[in-house]
Amino acid sequence: MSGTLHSEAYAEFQRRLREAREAAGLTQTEVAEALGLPQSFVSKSETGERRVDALELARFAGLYERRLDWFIPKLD
Amino acid sequence: MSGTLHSEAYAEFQRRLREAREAAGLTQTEVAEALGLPQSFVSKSETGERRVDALELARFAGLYERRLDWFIPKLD
DNA sequence: CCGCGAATATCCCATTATGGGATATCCCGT
DNA sequence: ACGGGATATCCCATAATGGGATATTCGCGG
Repeated sequence: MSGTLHSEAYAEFQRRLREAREAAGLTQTEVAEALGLPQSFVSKSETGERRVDALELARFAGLYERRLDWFIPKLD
Repeated sequence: MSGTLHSEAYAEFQRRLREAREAAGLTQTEVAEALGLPQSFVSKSETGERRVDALELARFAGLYERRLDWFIPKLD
């Protein structure tokens, strides 16, 4: 199922991840610091260089104040 | 952040993943077939042998009829 | 246009995770 | 204790990841 990373659904997911961060008025560096991770981690998460697992998404969602569902592209 | 897989939070997450499946009255094999994946995939997801990314969780959640938030252990 | 500093993306590659068919185990009703 | 369904483990070639360092892009003031 790993291959799914480069599907349209993932692309949309990544787009939302970025959109939510920007809407929250945060830079990747700020998010990185808040989570105690390197900036490249945030960048990779948003560009699809790496997968974002369930609990990681939950942390992003918390920071951005969004429900988890908000990030999931509906249908396929 | 990968290391987090063996944290208490993940353990709880995995517990819920299984709980939801059982509550839905499905076996790992049935879920596997529904998702077009091997049974070992479902087993590994529930035992923490592998990470469950955001979109994968969404598929499980769909099958089990649960909100994504339901799977996320609150706090810490 | 040019220059800067901030913001974001890429490199690199040793280390670690993953896929999934096959097989072993576990679990439980009878 | 047996039968068989349900779940866990094996194995290991292949693919993903981490993260500091570095490159690139983006705005914007002058």
